[in-house]
Amino acid sequence: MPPTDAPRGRTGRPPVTSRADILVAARRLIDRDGWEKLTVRRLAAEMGIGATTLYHHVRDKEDLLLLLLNEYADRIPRPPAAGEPRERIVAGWVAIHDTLGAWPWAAEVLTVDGFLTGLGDSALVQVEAILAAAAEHGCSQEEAVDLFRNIWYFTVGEILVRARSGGARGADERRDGFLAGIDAAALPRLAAIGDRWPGLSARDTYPDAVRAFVDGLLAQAEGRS
Amino acid sequence: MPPTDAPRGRTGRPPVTSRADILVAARRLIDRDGWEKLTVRRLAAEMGIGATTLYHHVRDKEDLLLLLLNEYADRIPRPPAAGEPRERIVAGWVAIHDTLGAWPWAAEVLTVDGFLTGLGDSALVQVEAILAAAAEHGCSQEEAVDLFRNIWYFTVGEILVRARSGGARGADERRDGFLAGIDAAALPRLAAIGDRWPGLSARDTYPDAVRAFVDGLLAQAEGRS
DNA sequence: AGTTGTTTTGGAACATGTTCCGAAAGTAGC
DNA sequence: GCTACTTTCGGAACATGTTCCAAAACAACT
Repeated sequence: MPPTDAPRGRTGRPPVTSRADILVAARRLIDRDGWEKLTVRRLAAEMGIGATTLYHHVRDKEDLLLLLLNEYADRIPRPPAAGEPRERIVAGWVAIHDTLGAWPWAAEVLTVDGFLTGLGDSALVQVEAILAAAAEHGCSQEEAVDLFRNIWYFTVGEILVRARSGGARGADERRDGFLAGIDAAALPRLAAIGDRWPGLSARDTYPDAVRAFVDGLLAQAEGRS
Repeated sequence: MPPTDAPRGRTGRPPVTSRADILVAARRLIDRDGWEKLTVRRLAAEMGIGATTLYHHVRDKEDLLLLLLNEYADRIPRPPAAGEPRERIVAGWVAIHDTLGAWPWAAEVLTVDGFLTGLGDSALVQVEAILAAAAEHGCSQEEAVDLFRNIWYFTVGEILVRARSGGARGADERRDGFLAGIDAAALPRLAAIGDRWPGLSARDTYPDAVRAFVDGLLAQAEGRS
């Protein structure tokens, strides 16, 4: 792995590319051909270099996506420092959710090990804002971290599940008859819902849910003190 | 895809295996060598058949894992029908969470398209119990589905993120210095937490979090009516 | 027995991410 | 110019899930 900076009197074979070049090319490829086309070999071909050369500048593909995500993270609107803490928390999460949801490829890296430790400053600002708001509301450090973690889990799950819920082909491709095969005697509630389930599940209720979660967690924290 | 049942006067080349055989072999392979060793070729070799033959009995690997999951779902303790609805909801989710968390390979299929429609009856019983408890508490059908969906997202996210948080190697492999590189002036809360973050994140707070989420969602539903 | 039709099998092939390791392309010292 | 050292490059190779399609193995019918 070549050093990020460029020391003067260097020795050895000169690099043909850099991490920055790779990120630019990856971004261009995504914008032009779609993010599914971002493969290691295609990216290397786009740059006119060998595929394995990429691995001398980037740990692996997950790392590449994480670096891309950090660049995009600048687009998340800067969280306001004023206002009621509870509302700031909700607004911060909605902003994070909307931004992540807009990049389908983000779903690939949300669960990587040490995700938070791989974030850059512009992304950590969002974390900081939520932690600060929680503290301002009276949460202890521990409670603030728990609040962040739990809503992070929720957000990740929401994005991942929805990202894989195929839009065009419909959800009933795997096994048709979600309503047909149900035993109405043993499972009355599910049978009653029947084919309304896909429609109900397709609605976006994230903001309401986050508010409910925040309310519940803050109430729990208050009850403990 | 050969029919699941075995009609008598059949024609054509006789199958060398069946979906049931495959599931048995897969289970044996997982128990013996670990779930990471469950690959299509290895499973086929274990059964003494060609790798591609498997695809005539199972749609794909995700489908195979989903079928396995349905078999294991029988082990989730049957939810009690009595007791306070709120407590039944929490207990139901904790049971689901603990069961799924015990099978690392379950994480691979939690987000597949149409996950719920691929579940068998023994798994749907758990869903039914939660919906029934929510209704008993006064939720409308819509609110009950939302409650289930949202806590499902949370549960999926929790399991996925934790499943990939490498236990042995530690979380600081990707980029060490979670505390070192932080700008204490711009990110005071994060800097204050510093290296306490991994320890705080490692704690299992799922039951408390689910209770908080349930409380928040039920309160929101009551506020609407 | 031979032909026809039907169903299943499985080897070859493909695209993917990734690792290995020998070769290339520089600088430093002589 | 020559050698030694250092750093990067990139083709070959591997394991993975998956698709294609020609052949195999059976039943039914003549």
